[in-house]
Amino acid sequence: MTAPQPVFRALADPTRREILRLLAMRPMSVVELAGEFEMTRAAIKKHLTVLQAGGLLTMAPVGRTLVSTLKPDGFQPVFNWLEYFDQFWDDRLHALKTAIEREQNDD
Amino acid sequence: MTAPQPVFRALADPTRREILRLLAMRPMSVVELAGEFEMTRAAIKKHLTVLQAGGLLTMAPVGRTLVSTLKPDGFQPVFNWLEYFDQFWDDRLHALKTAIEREQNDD
DNA sequence: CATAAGAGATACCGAAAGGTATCATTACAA
DNA sequence: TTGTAATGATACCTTTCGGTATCTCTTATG
Repeated sequence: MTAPQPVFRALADPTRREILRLLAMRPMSVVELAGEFEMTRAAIKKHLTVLQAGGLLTMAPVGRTLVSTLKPDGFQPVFNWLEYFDQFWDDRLHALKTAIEREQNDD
Repeated sequence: MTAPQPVFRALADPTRREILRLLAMRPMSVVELAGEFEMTRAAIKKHLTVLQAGGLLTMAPVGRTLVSTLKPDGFQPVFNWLEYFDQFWDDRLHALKTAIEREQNDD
């Protein structure tokens, strides 16, 4: 079970959430991403580092560009944490969720 | 559609997430909550204010105590935002997420 | 009423976060 | 090879955040 703090911290900033939405369309370089915001490449790079620490993307050099790719598995700790609040969602849902959890434990 | 920023910000702090877990058991007063942490009542109160701004709890005076109660609907903007990433999730996780959204939309 | 417990409000502090500027380094392309 | 585009790294600035201290106000309870 991954610690949830890095991913929650990564999601707390609106610029970072927007970066994730852009990366959902396709992998992008730092300069490409910076073109979508009114801030410097250095600032974008910092955000990417935080997102990487949160496990939400991977960065790989391609030639002289650094390409960031969304890592959807990174959202898993968020769902795991939210599951604690099962009790507030109704019985049908609870049954479904415990079934899902059982499946995942079988992996 | 509620803006997601307040709730994401509220979830970014580990103390606040722990407060939510405690409130999931039962409503609690500020002093009661403060007893669970190594910090002053004023600090706890600040966290509660942030959580309230995020729509995750309600605060109501009961006599001379202020009782905080979990507001599970507050998680909905999180799910709404996460929905954008549907395309990347495997079927089991997708089933879990859409089920939660369906339940909450039925309210 | 007197007193203590719970909370509101304000000011303040230190650390972390968001962002810019600058310079060095690397890789492609003409 | 020479220039330029992209990244790396560092230092610095400003704002926000987490937290404490202090004082006041209100409300139970003796």
